[in-house]
Amino acid sequence: MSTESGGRYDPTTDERGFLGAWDGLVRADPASGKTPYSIAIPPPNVTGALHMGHALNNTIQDTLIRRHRMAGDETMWICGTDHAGIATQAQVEKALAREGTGRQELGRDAFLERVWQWRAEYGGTIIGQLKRLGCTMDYTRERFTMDDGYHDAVVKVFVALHEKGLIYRDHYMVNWDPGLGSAISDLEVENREVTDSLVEIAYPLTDGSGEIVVATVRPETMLGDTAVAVNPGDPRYAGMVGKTVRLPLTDREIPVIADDYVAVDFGTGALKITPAHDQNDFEVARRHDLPAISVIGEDGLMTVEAGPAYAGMEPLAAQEKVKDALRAQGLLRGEEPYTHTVPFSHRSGARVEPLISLQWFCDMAKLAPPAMEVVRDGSVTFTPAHWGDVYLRWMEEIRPWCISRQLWWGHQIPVWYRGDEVYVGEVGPEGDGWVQDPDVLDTWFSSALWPFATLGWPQETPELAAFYPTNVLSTARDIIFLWVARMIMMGLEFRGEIPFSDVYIHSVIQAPDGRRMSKSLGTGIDPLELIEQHGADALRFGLLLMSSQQDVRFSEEKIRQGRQLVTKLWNATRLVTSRGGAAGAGVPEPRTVGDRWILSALAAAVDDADRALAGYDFSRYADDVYHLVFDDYCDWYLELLKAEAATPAVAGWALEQILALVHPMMPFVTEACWREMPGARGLMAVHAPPAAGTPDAEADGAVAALREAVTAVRALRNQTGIPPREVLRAHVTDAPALDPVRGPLEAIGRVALEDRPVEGGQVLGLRGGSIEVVRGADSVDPAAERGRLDADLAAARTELARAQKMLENPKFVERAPAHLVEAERAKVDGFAATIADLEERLGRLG
RNA sequence: GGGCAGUUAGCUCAGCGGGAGAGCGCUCGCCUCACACGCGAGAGGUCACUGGUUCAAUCCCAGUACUGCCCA
Repeated sequence: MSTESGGRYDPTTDERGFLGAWDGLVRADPASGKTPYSIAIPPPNVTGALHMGHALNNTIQDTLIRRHRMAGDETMWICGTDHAGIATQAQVEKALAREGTGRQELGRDAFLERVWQWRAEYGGTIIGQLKRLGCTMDYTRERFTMDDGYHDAVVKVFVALHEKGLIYRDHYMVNWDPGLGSAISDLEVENREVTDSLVEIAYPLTDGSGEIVVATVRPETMLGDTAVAVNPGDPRYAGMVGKTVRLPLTDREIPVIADDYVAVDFGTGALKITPAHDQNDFEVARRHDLPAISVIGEDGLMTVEAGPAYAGMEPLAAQEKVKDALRAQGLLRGEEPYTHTVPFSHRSGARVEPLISLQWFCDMAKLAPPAMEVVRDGSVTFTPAHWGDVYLRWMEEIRPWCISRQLWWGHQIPVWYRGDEVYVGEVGPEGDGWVQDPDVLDTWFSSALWPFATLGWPQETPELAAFYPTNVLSTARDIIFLWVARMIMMGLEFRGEIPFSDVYIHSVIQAPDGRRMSKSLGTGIDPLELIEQHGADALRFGLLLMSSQQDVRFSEEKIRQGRQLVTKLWNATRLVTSRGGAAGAGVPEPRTVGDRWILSALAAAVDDADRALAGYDFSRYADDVYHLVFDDYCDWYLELLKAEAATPAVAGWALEQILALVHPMMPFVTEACWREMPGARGLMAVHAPPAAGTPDAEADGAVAALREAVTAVRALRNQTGIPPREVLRAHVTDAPALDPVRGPLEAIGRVALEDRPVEGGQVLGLRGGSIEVVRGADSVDPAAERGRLDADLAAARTELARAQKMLENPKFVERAPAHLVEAERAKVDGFAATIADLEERLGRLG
């Protein structure tokens, strides 16, 4: 198939033609005996659509996979999707609501049936989008975290950890999401600043000796208070510790206790303790063996424990009623606005209600130590490195993980109850009357097993043997705790091996204005639209170029830059092939100094790009490629080719290497160009990586001198208004570096070189020697010429003074490395000569 | 409150001990036989501020001021 004709390559139509071309390459063969290279994709939510983060992350992974595939490794890019319990259940519930029904009306089995239907219909969307991006993942082994085999892994892990005592069920303070009707983990909570009112309430001492005033933002929870706490060192309350107070609005007496947790300078220095509804109070209560009274239930409403006057009310309404009642009794002492941070659910957006609930927990503190050790000893390395420190700091203070969720979509907890009997097992118990725990596991519990469960574990499959541990995990920093840490812990616990040796944390791409890119804020930019406009190659290039060690703002200019590179490669290919350049010929013999130079430049660029890729420095790789193609190959080497100062065989060979270098990043256009080259066989996707070529300092020097001389002549044309194509008479003085490139200098600089100085010429200084050009005897404007020479003279004098000043400093001469001192001395000589020459010319101008 | 990043050309970002870089934008000139999604030449920075270390600091150290993120 022949692509677009003319100078324009149209990626938006042409790329689609390649989508099937790579299908035969993606399936990994565990028995090939080749060096394995494997990556497990961070599984996108099955409900998801491709966003910019996916586009960047998967471009990175595809770039690595393609590069290793070209190098002959057996590449395995494990792909699939995550069942995303909360998000998926919410999507289906939304659909049901539109139909005027709901999950409770349907019942659990019918509801799950609907979810599976939904998944069958929409679940393949994002994988298709990744394919459009050019990703060569192993689609033949696509996994889903709710697959039967995956389920086996999840229940096996649950049961094994339960047997070791690392998973247990307990009444404990959890983050209750009233919007979701489920517990959520600490990591799914987002703290936000909120202005509430801080009220002061007086609690009368039972013995009538006075009162204690406490401050609170949640007055309605006072109905569940079981103590008042003060700091043991607080003289104001020293005599009250050990007494009791009468809890207003109730008939209970509660003790006054002393605890270091209480801050003397906050509020009144006295704290009401509500163990059932505050994490800190919960811990104080445990230290002092206090009871907990739940006055807010899992339905988000006040409970019967709150008393008949409040039971069933919304907490906010109860709050007003409590305040009114206290005011009536003269016990409400103050109320003022108060700004503090309050937990909200990351998922539903509801304000989290801390309450005591019976949930399943995983004891992470026992799993953490080996997972910390592998990072400390370098078995697992983070890039950028500081994320390793972030990981370790979090792991040091790791807390129990609440793994049960009150949802229906997910892996149902493999525990059954019959009366007081409890059965935990991979399959249900024999006998009648058993009821399975209705809750499901946190989605991240199953995600934590991804690197080995996708490879068939708990079966000992050939895939598992060949491709575990994986080589690198590429992801964003926001799931280091949620996912990366847990994978390392689970990998070590169940495979006895790390799940991956490298963790690459890529940039977060923000909206162009610096805000978070999000659909709800309206700041999202759809990568698929960019693919429609500019092509997938351009998007991939732009994303890699803008990626960084830190967060970056999205800039469409970088995508356009990618598009320009696509066009450039296409046109370079047209030129080279039209001049007889071909593929597959092996390293050609360089015939000209230009040939030698491009091989040398290619060697340097390939070496640099290779090192950048090995160090996950993708923007450096993209930048290297861009400058090699534009600045070296197209601007200079192809001009040399057109000037017949380079040979088509070398041009073809160099282009082939460039295509191989660029292919991992821009797979479509490189295949298209490759197909245009005579002699090309097979796909660029399985071409060998670029051969390095040979460094050649002499050729580098000659072309550098050529570029300097041509640029000087062009600048003179611009300054003096000489048309670009007018051929000028010229003479070179004392510039032996230009000897091998006299022909190209004439062709590209549009000058005619003469053996003797040209009459009335304008002299352009070069690093070595000078070039003198003349347009015609009458064309030199003495005033303009004097201005130009004056400017050059001033610049040279500044530089001379700088170097002289350094050399006059004895400490510099003594302590700086000798070669630097020598370099400064050489500069002094050079600038002095330049100045003398310029002065002499100015003198002759009169 | 604790911690971690960042502050370099109009914009987005590289560089990180020895004469300030890229892309875009801007100015000027070119439809030069691959490419106007192009080619050529330019303008434009007390490298946030204050101290310190050093022969030498945009770069290292300390502090200040903003900005962002994470954890409480």
